Amino acid sequence: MLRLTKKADYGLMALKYLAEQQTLAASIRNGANPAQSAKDIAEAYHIPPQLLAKILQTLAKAGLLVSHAGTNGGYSLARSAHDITAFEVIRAIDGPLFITSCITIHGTCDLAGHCTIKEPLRKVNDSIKDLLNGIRISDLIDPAETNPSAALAGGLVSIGL
Amino acid sequence: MLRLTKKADYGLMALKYLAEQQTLAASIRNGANPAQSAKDIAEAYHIPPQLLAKILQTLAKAGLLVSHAGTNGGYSLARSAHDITAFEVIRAIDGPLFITSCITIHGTCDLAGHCTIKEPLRKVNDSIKDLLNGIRISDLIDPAETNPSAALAGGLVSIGL
DNA sequence: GCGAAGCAAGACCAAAGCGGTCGGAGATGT
DNA sequence: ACATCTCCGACCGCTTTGGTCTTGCTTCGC
Ligand code: FES
Ligand code: FES
Repeated sequence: MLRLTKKADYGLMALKYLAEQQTLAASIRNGANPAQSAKDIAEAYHIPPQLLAKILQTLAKAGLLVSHAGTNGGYSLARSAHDITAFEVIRAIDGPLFITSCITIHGTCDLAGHCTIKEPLRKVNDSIKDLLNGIRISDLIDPAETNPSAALAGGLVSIGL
Repeated sequence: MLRLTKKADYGLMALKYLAEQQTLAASIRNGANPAQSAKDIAEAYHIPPQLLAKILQTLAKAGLLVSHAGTNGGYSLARSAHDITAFEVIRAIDGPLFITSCITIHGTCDLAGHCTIKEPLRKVNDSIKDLLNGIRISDLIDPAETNPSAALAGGLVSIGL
């Protein structure tokens, strides 16, 4: 259930890595972000390099990363790490799929007429979306600074159906 | 992302249907629950009968339903509709899978050592689990009687997909 | 007791999605 | 201009999913 694809997992890892490198370069050195290459990130996490490359491509196309080709090229964050949510990353990689399996690109599924649980599930969907929206890349780096607005801290989250 | 399988969708529909029939039979008639057959439920929602049958079998094996064979047999809820959560249904059908793709039966995935986002994702996982645990199938029948606790902070942000 | 209605359990199959790989195109620094 | 480095798009096999079929068993109505 609710399986988050490995690609999205890798993507989040890569984003976190880039954010770390960026803040580290901004504080210690004064140079601009050094545009980590896909291969570097892949080796840092021991994941298939070419697969990560494709993920980064997707992320770049989605506007979350900027790519720089050529020697010493690579990727760097398009926005601040504090300004990118986990939801954006996941949606960029896994597409706009949602839990109800009815919400497809073609609009309604063939059961739309007699499906009785569509609305409640949509609410659940929205809640999960909000949950993910409350998580920023910067939160992944330092778990202590999680923002208190998202009830991520282990509290029971209730939704009104 | 986070795709809820169609089987679980069907399962929830069936559970809701059974709950409706059960409460209806308890209030109007005085007879016991009439044990709806799989075919009846399938026809009510226009879903493949044999597929639903297999889903109901799984649900019965999980202890959420009780089956009664023979003529005029069928399925009925094992517990009160107020006492079955959506999480149980989903887990019974789709298995104990979880979002992080690392949490497998074999314990840790091969990236466990150098994966940095495992913990944050686990918290998200728990939050979703709590979210689903807060939904009972009685809530699906009458949306008005939902428990009125705090919705997620930070309003519903809708993104055009 | 007999047959029909219904569940139970398995094998089986096609389609889709996912994870992973390959070779080429393009930019960059020298 | 060249060598090289990196991005980029196409490709491919595997697993999962959704769905069907067959067979056997259990119970009830008659
Ligand atoms: S399955 Fe499509 S609306 Fe519920
Ligand atoms: S991918 Fe397995 S621990 Fe993160």
